[in-house]
Amino acid sequence: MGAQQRREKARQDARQSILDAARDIISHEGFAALTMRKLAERVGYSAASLYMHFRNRDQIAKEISRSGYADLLTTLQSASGKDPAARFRALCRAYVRFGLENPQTYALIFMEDPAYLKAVFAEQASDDPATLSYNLLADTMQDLVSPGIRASESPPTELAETVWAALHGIVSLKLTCPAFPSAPAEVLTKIMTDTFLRGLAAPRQIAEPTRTNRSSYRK
Amino acid sequence: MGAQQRREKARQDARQSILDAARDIISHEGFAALTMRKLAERVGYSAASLYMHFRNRDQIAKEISRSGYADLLTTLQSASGKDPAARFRALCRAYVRFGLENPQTYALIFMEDPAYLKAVFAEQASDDPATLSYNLLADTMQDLVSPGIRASESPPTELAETVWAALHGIVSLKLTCPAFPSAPAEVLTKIMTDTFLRGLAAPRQIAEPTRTNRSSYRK
DNA sequence: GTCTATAGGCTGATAGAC
DNA sequence: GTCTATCAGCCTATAGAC
Repeated sequence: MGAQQRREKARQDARQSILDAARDIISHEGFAALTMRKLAERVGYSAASLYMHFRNRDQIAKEISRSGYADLLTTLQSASGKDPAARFRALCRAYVRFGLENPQTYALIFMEDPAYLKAVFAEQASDDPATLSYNLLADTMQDLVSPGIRASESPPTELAETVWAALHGIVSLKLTCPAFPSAPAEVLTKIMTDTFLRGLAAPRQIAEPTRTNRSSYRK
Repeated sequence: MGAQQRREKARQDARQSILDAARDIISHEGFAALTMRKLAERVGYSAASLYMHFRNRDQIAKEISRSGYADLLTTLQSASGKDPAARFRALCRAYVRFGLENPQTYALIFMEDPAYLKAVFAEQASDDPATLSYNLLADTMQDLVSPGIRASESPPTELAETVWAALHGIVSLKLTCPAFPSAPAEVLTKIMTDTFLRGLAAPRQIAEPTRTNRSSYRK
């Protein structure tokens, strides 16, 4: 390893340790508690030195957002089921559990400045964790309504967005006000998924199940 | 009117003008923009004088929260329908519209410090606007499942909380990130209510529709 | 690259003159 | 009751020494 590479590695290590400390602060005390002073103290640098590694606080927040989204994707990918309905339930459960178990990360991604969410979505064309997470749900909705098992007059993309919004409502309401929905999040989630699944049941069977391109509803 | 009453009225007027200015700032620039200095400048006082009328900034925020909740109640009360299903749809539409038309007020009540929501709920026993708003929805859910038209294994209170959470998800997601759910809020709301209503349809008719006490699920 | 020191801003809240 | 002046604290970000 040449001197240049060694220097580059040291740089990356410093960067990583700053990000780790930032993630730690955010996940324990929330995004508002992430100040350059506190971050510097935690990582053993002076506040000024952080600016050698990141342009500003916002850039740090965006990197944390990105990794938070990657974590969400990992969680969602681990949710499986043998049929579309079971997959749907598993996905919803996994989403809500992720939000409740990583409240500060969830809040940073979905309840702070929309720029943090946008930064993740807009970056790449289609293989960023945000789009992949969404597609996981959208594909499941597509599977749910296409094989003639269930049907809806709404396109699967809109169904997916509606479900996402409902799940977000359960998580975010619980996070900002643990007292109000007195029922546990798991109960709300189960009612939501059960009722939704039954609501998607076709009044009449679909004659010819049409199969459209997958993962392409959202560009 | 005696001198004492005149003094009291002047005091109330000052209080009111401060609250009006605070509401104005919050609804145009958000809660974070409500600083004592800005508020004082807007209302024509010095910052120090505000503390003669309110203990601190938090007390002002709580009063604004309370009036915001009263506004929400008024909006929800204006939503009517000839049958429970129509009332349910109207309520959901009204809720979402209120959130989108009063974004900063909505954010203050439901997306800031839970203390602001709690302050409204906890104050009185049962005739505060928060409880009344909730009961409006809970009663409708009760009507929806009790007359044998629709049924669910879940108690109406839990159904109401689930619906509230889903509506909150639509509003809050739209407020923090207008871009993500690409479908308009109205579309998401319609899908939500339609699917939910169909999901509540009883697989089999209820033999004896039982009528329980109303507005008493939430104490 | 990392430091100290500091500029320059903001905040809520209070003491004391009038 | 209302003011001015100010305390005490926080913040991001930068200049310049080492």
